[in-house]
Amino acid sequence: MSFRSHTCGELRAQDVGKMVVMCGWVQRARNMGGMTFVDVRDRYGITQLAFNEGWDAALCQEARSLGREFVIQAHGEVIERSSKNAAMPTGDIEVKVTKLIILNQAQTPPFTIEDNTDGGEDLRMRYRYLDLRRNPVRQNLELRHRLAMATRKYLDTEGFLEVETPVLIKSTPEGARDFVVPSRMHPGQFYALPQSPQTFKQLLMVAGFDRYFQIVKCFRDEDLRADRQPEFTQIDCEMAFVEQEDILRTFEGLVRSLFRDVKGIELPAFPSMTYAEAMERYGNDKPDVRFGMPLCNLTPVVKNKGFVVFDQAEVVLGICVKGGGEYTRKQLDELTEWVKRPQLGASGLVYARHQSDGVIKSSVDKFFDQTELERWSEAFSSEPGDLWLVLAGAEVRTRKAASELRLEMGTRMGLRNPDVFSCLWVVDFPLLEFDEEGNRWHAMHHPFTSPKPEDISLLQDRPGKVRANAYDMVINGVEVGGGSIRIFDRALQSTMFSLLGFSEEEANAQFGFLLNAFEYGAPPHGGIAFGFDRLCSLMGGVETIRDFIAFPKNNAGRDVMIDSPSPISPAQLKELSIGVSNTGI
RNA sequence: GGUUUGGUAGUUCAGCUGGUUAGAAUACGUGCCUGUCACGCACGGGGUCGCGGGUUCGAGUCCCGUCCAGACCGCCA
Repeated sequence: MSFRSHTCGELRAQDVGKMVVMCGWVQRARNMGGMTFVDVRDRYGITQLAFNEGWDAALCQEARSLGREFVIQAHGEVIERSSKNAAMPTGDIEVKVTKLIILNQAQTPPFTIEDNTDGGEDLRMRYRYLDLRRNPVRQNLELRHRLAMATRKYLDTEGFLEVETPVLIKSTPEGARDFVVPSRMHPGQFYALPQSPQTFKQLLMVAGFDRYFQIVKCFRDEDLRADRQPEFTQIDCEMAFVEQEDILRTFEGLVRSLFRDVKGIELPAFPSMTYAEAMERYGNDKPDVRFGMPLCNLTPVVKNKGFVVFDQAEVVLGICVKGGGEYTRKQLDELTEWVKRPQLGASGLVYARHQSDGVIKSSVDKFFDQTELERWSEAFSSEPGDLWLVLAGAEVRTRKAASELRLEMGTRMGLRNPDVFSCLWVVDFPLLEFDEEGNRWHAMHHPFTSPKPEDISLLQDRPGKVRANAYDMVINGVEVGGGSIRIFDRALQSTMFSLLGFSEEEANAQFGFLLNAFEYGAPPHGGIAFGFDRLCSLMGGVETIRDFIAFPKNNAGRDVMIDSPSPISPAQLKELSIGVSNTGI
């Protein structure tokens, strides 16, 4: 008989009579006096083992000694239960144990290994190997696996080659901070870990690999969030001899096939929205379009009516919450506090209820009579029973606050169902954005992104007006992927670098290899990268990507299980020619 | 770098405007129980109230500092 004949999830009524060997962890032992039941668990499920004093008193006694999470092997016969449990798949049967081997004992775990654990975040991370025994976490990793497999299947079918690119590369000043790795053999010199394989995949295009992908770890030394880890995984892709439309079609196809294969969902075609439209309607370049509630620009309607807050504001934006008219004064006061939080920084919230009798009651009745409010109503396309929320102030901040308020109201009104997936492309991003602090232009996507051909003439005089051949895929307000058509012309790439403030020497020092490659027959190319962890969490209906990473870092970038990062020995430092000046102690 | 919430039994939490011996649930241990499956019943052990300082007759509770954790802002080409 093999070490294990069946998993804990597979035995059914038709297996009655079989001699089996089960292995797994003790979920729970129920001692009934004359008999004992033990639930044994593995990654496939739970099966009940039965012990009875009438069958074997010593064995029944032994079963009582089993603690939670003991690892056991049980030999026995599958029998039909006299009292079945319809709630579990294996509930019709149990194993009448004839031989019990404790393969390993276990300390009592610090939290319960159950679907709804009593463990807190920190504790679960410290004992991640126990947390991973829980169904929800394991199922998340299973989803991740299936998505990775489906991704490879689709891209392989489409003729993409998976090519590995180096992890020890060169630090560049653009973009996020690099993680750096000291070189023992080259004192004072450092590798950097890639923020993405961007330049390598472009070189693969020059090399003629025409369709490349890689499911690859990327690294960014920036502060973390629920949806940001210092090391994360991308589905990184690049294609040659394509235009933007080809890429959108190909990768819309990828995402549609992932939803079809893994979730059984047939998605409709993805609409496109320009960046300008997204900002105008939603105040955001990654709009959640599961619900409407667009931002309404009230500026022309409300200006110069004697209300100083509006008169002094750069912009007045409102949202109309359908059916929100029931909101109480208390709720509105609370909402006002919410928008005044320092993170949003709105100075206040104007609101109005469109009552069922058609009368509009606003918090600014003193300044706006019914006739004026009727004009708002028209702008909002409001109906009786709606609630209006209005923010005023400086353009950028107000748009951002209005966008956050819209999402919050969407959540409160139950319009953001995690089982509904609304996908869209956001296109025509600006090529550059001005960095006030550094007093210079930044590439909005990255410096290799090509401007739209019709906008190239604006590059020198009005760089802020230049649109890029760049696109993001947005699902339910989450930016799951982004990419661009790249520059493949050496002269244009040089122009870009100079616009970004690189001297020719700096550009050559940093990216000379790429500029050189462009002189040896670079094909037109473009690509996209998907945040794989984010895609997993989105499809799993969970906000935080940590739940989809086997061993994640906490929000300070620490791995609390292995306790890293950590100091290294003076001997190691010496070998690396590194002196540590300020340890923060 | 900043805002904010929290830190009390192994765990999750309660503990009011400062006032007897700091509680509950669960987990754990012991005993009883032959059809449980979140078994049940009885009993029991379990606490440097994160750490340091201060105010006070008296601090889990108030103040200051600090550490840890969560969420967020900045940041994330």
